[in-house]
Amino acid sequence: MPELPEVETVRAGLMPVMEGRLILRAQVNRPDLRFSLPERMAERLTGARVMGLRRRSKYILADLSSGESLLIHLGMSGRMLVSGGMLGAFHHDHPAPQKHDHVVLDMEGGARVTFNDARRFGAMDLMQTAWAADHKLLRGIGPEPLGNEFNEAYLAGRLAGRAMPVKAALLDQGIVAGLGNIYVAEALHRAGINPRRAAGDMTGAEVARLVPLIRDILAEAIAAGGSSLKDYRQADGELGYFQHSFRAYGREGEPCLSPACTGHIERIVQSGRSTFFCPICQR
DNA sequence: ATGTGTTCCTGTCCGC
DNA sequence: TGCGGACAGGAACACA
Repeated sequence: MPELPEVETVRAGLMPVMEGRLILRAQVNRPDLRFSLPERMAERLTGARVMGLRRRSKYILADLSSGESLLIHLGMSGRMLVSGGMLGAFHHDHPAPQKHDHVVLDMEGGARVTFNDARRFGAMDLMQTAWAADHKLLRGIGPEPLGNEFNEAYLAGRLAGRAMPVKAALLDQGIVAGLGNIYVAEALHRAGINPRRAAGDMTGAEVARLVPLIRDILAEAIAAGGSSLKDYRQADGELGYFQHSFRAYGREGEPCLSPACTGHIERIVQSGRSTFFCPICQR
């Protein structure tokens, strides 16, 4: 699934076709996503103007003129596809509907935004904008990793005393928002930290290394338009290219790319998910 | 409280 | 070419 950089890339791709525009028509083809879509969602969206598009962690929030906000989560396989309207200098037609097109928004200006999600782990909800931060899915989420609140002192405090592997701690959205399996692997690799280490055993120096590396990797990935794996594409259908910068994720058996390291990337399973790391330079 | 395992669902890939 | 199993970017939930 899309992690923070991919979600940010999607948000940026939706901005020019959604922000400031009316939703002329909303259509729900399939309401049973991760949970059932809210009552009368299509009617509540139709005729509303998108006043702003925000991102919080891996969620996109569209603030509407109706006083409500549309929450969008892409799960593992969700995509927001943009067609029609003026994209760049060219007019694009709408492609034929696809099998997993669950929600379709026709925007003022001629663009169509289609939420497509084969696995249906994604979600949408509507809430009063004023209470968005208190939404069940948002209220327990930790600080944004690119914001000032996420710093060495904060992270050290949250990891202290925790027996769980540092990999699991960084995946915990309550500790830090937006990291997923890819970017945790990349951050720990660059920091030279073994993902199996207990979170509470991190030294001050290690936490101090980790924080700026997490920021760097996310910023680089956003600049690259995210990573394109099986399902994920940018809103305009273009591919992000950060996957070419992976040093650990998905590289089982391949040489470690750390300077002067002679190791090879290994794959293990931690709490049911793949972990990629170099046993030589990640201690 | 904390940590781990299971589950939701569909698609793809790999080995036989 | 078909078939079965493993695996996939998330995260809520049930349980020890």
